[in-house]
Amino acid sequence: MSETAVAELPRDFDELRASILSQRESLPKRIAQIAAYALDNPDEIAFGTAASIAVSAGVQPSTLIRFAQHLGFDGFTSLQGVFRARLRERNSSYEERLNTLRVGDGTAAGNHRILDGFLTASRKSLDVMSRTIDEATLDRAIDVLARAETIYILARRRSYPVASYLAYALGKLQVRNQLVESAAGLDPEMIAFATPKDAVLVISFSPYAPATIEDARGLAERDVPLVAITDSAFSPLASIAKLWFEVAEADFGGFRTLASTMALSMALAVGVGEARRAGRGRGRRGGHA
Amino acid sequence: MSETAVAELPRDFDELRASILSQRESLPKRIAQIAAYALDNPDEIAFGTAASIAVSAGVQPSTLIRFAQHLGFDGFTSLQGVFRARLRERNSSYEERLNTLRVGDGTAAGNHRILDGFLTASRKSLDVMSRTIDEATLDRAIDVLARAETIYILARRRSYPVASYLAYALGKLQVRNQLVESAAGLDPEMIAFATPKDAVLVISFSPYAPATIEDARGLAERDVPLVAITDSAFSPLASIAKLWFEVAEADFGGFRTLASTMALSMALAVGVGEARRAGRGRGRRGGHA
DNA sequence: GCGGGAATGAAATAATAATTCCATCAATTC
DNA sequence: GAATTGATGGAATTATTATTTCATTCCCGC
Repeated sequence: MSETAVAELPRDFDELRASILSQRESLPKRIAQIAAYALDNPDEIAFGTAASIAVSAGVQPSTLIRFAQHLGFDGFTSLQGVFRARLRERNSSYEERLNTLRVGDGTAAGNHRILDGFLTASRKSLDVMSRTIDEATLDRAIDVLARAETIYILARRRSYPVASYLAYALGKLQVRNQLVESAAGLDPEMIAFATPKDAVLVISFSPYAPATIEDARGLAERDVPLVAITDSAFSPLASIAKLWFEVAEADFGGFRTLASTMALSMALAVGVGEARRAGRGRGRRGGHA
Repeated sequence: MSETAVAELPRDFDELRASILSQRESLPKRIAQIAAYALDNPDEIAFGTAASIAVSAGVQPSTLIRFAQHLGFDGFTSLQGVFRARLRERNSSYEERLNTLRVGDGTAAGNHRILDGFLTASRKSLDVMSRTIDEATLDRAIDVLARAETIYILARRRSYPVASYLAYALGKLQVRNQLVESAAGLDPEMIAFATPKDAVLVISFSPYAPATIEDARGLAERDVPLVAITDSAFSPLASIAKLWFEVAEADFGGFRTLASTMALSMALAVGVGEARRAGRGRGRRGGHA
């Protein structure tokens, strides 16, 4: 009957912290020591081994296990799980939600669930972009595009809506641009005019439209600077482009959102607009650096 | 003398990614497979065990070790270290950024501020839609569209990207649809074919494109059911349409997002797809209720 | 079609890490 | 001030996990 165990075991990091803080007074010395260490160095707990943590916290490995058991876990490993979950949680809260929202089954509340699914997927995409966007790439991409005489926009199929919005936005901002879209036909002539003084903004996601890749390759060979938005480092665009963004869109019911791609595109457009305005003021427009 | 080792071992995640990408072509099949998996699921690599990762990547544990050695590490463990370091790094820099955002909000560097602005505006739009969407309208709209023989999609300028995505999605779902877009030209003939057995999905925001409104009005007069997505009760579409959604998109720097309009459109598309599938099973397709 | 060499899968083995056990120590109560 | 209870340190044990090895397959050049 030595089990004083505090009954409810913390399921996530916040509960765990609360649990520790509430018992703080009554904890034995060494346990309190490791408790303080854990709250101060959560990453250490998440990644370390019982032995390594014990050393840097100045206790014995067995104390770690006692600590875990005091909190209601059955061992160090499950305690560590909570610290690890905390690090990945930033994505996974959405995952859960999306899993409960499956498309196919119910007919009744079904439609609302579908909308919820897309809203959740969109939010997730936006969050991922907030976290992962590389500021330096963004700056350089805007710089490249701002120097271009004409921006060629290359996108087909699923990415095409983004391209058409880009064309609209750039037009509004009075940035010369050319949307290359038609499945067949005039594209070759269109892009034939592009020179190294122009730039291409190409958007393509797996499965990459072959025509887009071909066009992009052709342009790259003629030294037209390429800025790409794509979905993986293994995209053919990643190896061709001067600069590329990796965008991970969440999907729902087999359709990926375009939320973060859209946001990025708009930021590029407005960024270019601003750079142009600033540049023109200083008489730098069209310069070749 | 089996050590082909590629000399320099990557010290951080970026170097590692670069290294993988540069060798991408020459990697053996299974190694390439785990390489792609690693770049797509870095968190898995950081937390998992060799065995668990092997299972979810569909390879043998030994392949993981070979992969690590190909990259110059002496084993899986040290490779994993790089993935873990990245996670700590990213986590701390993410928190840092959140802090600086809260503290000096207007001050964030220019281009990044623009992107943040669009991301925030998009999130806001999604939140508003979550709260305000009327479920009954959604159900009825999907019902109307699902009964249509052909769905005509009407949108221009700023709304056009949404329309083009709808056309794409409906096409994928094998729902017959007709995108009406051209600024000049063939539209009159296109929509001349529409009958009350069809339906129109029209999207327009202030300032409403005159051509869209005219087309919509003409179709309504001929009793073609109209579903509209627009931005206010004062929109000319609100009085014409059989059903309409009010969508309030947040804006940044003079550009409105399309995030919630997109989400709604995708929900409509998928909802129609689902209804069709269910309806066809029960032989209800094309009925007129 | 036939070696030769790399790549792969599966299982054995080695290493590492978590957990348990026990002797000792400290504190509290009678 | 002895006895009891709980806490602690350290080492033994057990479990898990990485790594190695070896047999087999696949691919490429002849």
